[in-house]
Amino acid sequence: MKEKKEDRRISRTRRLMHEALMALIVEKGYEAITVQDILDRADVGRSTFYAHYRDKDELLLSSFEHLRTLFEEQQQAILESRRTGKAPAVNLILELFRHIGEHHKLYKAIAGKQSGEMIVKYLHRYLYNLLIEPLTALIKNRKSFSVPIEITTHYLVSSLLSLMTWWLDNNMPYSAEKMDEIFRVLTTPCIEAAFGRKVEKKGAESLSGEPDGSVKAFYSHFIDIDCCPDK
Amino acid sequence: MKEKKEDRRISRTRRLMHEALMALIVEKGYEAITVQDILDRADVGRSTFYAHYRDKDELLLSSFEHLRTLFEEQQQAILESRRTGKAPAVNLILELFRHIGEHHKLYKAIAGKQSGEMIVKYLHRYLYNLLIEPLTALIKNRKSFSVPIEITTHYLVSSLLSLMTWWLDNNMPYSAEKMDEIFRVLTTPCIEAAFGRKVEKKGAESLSGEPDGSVKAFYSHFIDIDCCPDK
DNA sequence: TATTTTATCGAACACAATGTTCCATAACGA
DNA sequence: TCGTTATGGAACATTGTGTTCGATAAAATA
Repeated sequence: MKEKKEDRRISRTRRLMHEALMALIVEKGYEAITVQDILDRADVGRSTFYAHYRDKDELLLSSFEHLRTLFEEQQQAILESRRTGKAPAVNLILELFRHIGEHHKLYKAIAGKQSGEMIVKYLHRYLYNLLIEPLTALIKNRKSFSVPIEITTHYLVSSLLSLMTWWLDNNMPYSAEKMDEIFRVLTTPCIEAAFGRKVEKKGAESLSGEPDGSVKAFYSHFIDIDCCPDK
Repeated sequence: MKEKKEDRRISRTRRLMHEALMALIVEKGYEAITVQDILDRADVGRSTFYAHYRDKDELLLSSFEHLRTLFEEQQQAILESRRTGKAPAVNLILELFRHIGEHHKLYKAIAGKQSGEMIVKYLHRYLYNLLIEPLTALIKNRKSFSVPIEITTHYLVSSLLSLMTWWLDNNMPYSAEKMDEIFRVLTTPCIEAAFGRKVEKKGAESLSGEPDGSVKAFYSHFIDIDCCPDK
């Protein structure tokens, strides 16, 4: 399972090209960038670029996957420390907002208005696969669901992404915690509406009274989701 | 205010180019189309194309705006007949799904790829401006709102668009009426959650009991929205 | 109908960007 | 040190874009 040592030149070239791409996206937007721009900025030869990536898109995708790996490793570490120590429960959505906030310059370049739809679609698939399983498990405790599970999941992911892009495009006027709360407020009652009520009745407090009760109950389903179960 | 008579040749050329673009989008997708393709299909000269449109995008946008005009005229007619006659209330969301369903071939081609991104952004702005006013009016009857109005509107529009693209991408497995209902089920409780409760209490039935009661009450705010108030 | 106006055609053109090929060279790992 | 290989750089074919211009055909107008 050990990674082979990579030739210094390869990692150096890749790093230079990634850095060049990110800087250029911030400067002039992804669409306006030409391969030549990247070559000039990174100071690498034309043939070298095509030896590594088929085109501009593949370079961007590769940059993004690096971020994803970073996030997954962080989450794995947190989950690990939760199992052994006494760390608090992991809130995947909050961690996502935090992660994006930490790398907001890159994400703004990657997922904001300036970049293509490509990455957002990638993220959509990623989050969809992340949520479809726990959500499917969730409906098993429900009496009835009026909206098909695929639509609800698609809907939830789109909602999350729309909040994320809004957050980035508007220069993050709220904290990650606040955005997490907003997401919770906006989506939790939808899950309730889409999936029906719980089979086991826990009392009236989850159906009426302060909304916090039911909100928390529903939101707890987003807690401790393993973001990379295949590892 | 009368429109000047347009040279027959102009309208003919434009019509040919629009038809060619639409046919080509259905065939091979917008991204893959070159200006030359359009010229060949429409059988017009290269210089003629650039005499009318700056580029491919402008032609697509012009085509799309034709669809929008069609929709708005339909809606105006319906609203008119509602004022004079005894037509039922107008449901904007439902009408939107119907309109898209009617032109699903075009919308599906348009909403899938990167070109779709341009149109989807256009649609987003359009719907945002359509909804921001009635939603702002709505919160005036509310005691408190925990989520800023801009976020909620952005969220709602994204939700609607995500349902629309899902519908198209999955070959419209449900009727427009069903999609309208799904949208209602998914979003109505969110508005409630985001905007807080009504100032005037209408009784307990809006807070507990069958969800249909409050859902209907909230959803009624989407009824009879004039989609083109500037006319 | 005769005249004027103008939209179109078609070819040629400059230009920008892509992606490939080849080979000498420099940097790398062992 | 030595074999390996990533890189540099230039040349090249290719594709698509957007412009120009004069001849022509088709429209509007008188």
